[in-house]
Amino acid sequence: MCADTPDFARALKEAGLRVTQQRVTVMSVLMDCGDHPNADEVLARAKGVDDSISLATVYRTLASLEEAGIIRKLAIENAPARYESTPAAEHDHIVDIDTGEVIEIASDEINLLREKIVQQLGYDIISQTTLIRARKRG
Amino acid sequence: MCADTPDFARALKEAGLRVTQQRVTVMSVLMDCGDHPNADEVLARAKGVDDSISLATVYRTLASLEEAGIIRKLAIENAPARYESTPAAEHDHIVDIDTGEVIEIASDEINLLREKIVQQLGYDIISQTTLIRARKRG
DNA sequence: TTTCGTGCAAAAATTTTGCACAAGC
DNA sequence: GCTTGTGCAAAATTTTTGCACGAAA
Repeated sequence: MCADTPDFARALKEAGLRVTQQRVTVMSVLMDCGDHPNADEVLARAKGVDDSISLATVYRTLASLEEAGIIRKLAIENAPARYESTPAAEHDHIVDIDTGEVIEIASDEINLLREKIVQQLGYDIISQTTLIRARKRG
Repeated sequence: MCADTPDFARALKEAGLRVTQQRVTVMSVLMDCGDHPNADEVLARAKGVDDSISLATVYRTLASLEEAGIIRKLAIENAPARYESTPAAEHDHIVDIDTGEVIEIASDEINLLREKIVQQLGYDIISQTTLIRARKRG
């Protein structure tokens, strides 16, 4: 599911970004196929790899990677933004309102439907995010 | 499209909230069927009705009304949260990335589809929001 | 009259930025 | 060597909170 030999340096170069240790570190944290960390959590994990990295750099790196389309930012109600590596297949997110856990769900059909509607309105989709706040049954 | 004789006091009582001038003012601003103002904008409009209202009260009122399900909060990337009166029919939002304008689109089919998927995962939907960042074509 | 809401100002939380230095190309 | 990125600390932005007073029930 994860790329087994991820070449972060190459991805950065292709995006026209300078290859720095900090950017590679942040990428490795986010590409590590797990959850959807916020900036603080990215910093904490990055510090595990490179203790000298700063929060300012994390924010700047997240912004650059987002702009390059390498990662995605999820705006969440009443909580700091979370980040994920840009998924190959589009998906939506369930936020468990009790645990805060974020679960991904596939949404191919949904997105096709939506794309059609948006196109009809004369818009081109740049990005889209669905957040479903939900509670586990029973 | 808008309720023609909105009884904000009644809605507040039914939600178990005390009826204050400030809450009625904020409700009237948000029920006024227009766009999706952020807290600052709500304050500015509310001041048109009652100049003494404060930003702190606006935030507290927005939080109460949201908790009561009367209004909804939209978390937006790289921008302050926006608010809307809870819609009768669920809809998604397009954010025009050039103008910041927010456009509503119907999403009944989409939501049915999504609800089915979420149910299958053992969750009940509390609320859902879709934000589509898009750019006007041509 | 008792409880709850409000305004103000101060604080918290998250994110951004100026500047001097370090690192990439 | 020139350009860009980084760390630090300070600032900007958005949102929350303590407290004394005022309004609602």
